[in-house]
Amino acid sequence: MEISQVAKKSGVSASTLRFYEEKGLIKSIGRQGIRRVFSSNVLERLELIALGRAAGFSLEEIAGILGTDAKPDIDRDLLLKKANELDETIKKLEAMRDGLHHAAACTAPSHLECPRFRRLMNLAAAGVIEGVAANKAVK
Amino acid sequence: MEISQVAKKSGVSASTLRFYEEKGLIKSIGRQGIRRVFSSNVLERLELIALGRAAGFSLEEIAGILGTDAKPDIDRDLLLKKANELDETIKKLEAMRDGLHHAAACTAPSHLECPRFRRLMNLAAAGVIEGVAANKAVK
DNA sequence: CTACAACTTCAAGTTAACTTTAAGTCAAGC
DNA sequence: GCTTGACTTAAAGTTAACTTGAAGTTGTAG
Repeated sequence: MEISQVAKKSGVSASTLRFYEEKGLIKSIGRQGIRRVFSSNVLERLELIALGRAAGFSLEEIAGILGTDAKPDIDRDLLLKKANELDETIKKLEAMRDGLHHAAACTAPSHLECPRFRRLMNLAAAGVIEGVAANKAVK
Repeated sequence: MEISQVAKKSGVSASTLRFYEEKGLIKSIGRQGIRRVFSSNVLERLELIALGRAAGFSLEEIAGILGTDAKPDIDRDLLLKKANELDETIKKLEAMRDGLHHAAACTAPSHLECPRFRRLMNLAAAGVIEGVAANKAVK
């Protein structure tokens, strides 16, 4: 397949595909003239990359996990570790969500006078709740 | 208070405080010679900023929400909107976490042969699950 | 055979939220 | 009166994950 075919089928832009190749995340199986040729396996690989990104892995981490081989053997311990990290994140986000919900409903004249809102503020200031790039569009 | 006092009490570095001032997120009440002087109100303001960051707002959004006045009146609808966005994010992360847990426990010879893992992969590739900057250190 | 769309490389630009560096100011202690 | 350390500004650097631009190449349709 040509790069535009891969782009169309995967939803990943051609420039990103070149970028991923440069980073060692994917490989082309050769060239026809100057043009890259990809095997359809790359589509599966791209799905794995998307999965990793969605799970919060950086591209570098993904490169490490997937390795160079065609049949990636994904480390189960790593998956578990990431699942647990996600769980931590989820708990913090739930606390934040609940705090926001309360703050929105709270009848205190000012949020600054609402004890619950203040508690939330303090948690955030103390760095207990980690920042989250919420709703970052994936396009 | 001098900038180093604020830095110490808030845990926000002096360079970040100057940066925040430049962005209009905080204000100094004047100067003693060339040095900034802050009122202790800035500590509360910084906590609000931390809260906003933790909830996933950008600095620009926070600047808009907090406004210029001393007593910020936070838009309840906006809080609710953000709470709902967080809820969406949480749901996606839960799906991802469960998928990872399953993948870690799954006995299929390769993840690529596990139907559940494949379903997860497809979701991720389809952009259903948004990327999350998980465990981004806040320090 | 020629035009052209689609590819190529390499470098530079983008965004957010800061941090770092260089060069200078200034109050206080010795 | 001089050194020191904490401050100041302005500009440049950082990181991730791409995108964009410029300049060149090529398979193919007409």
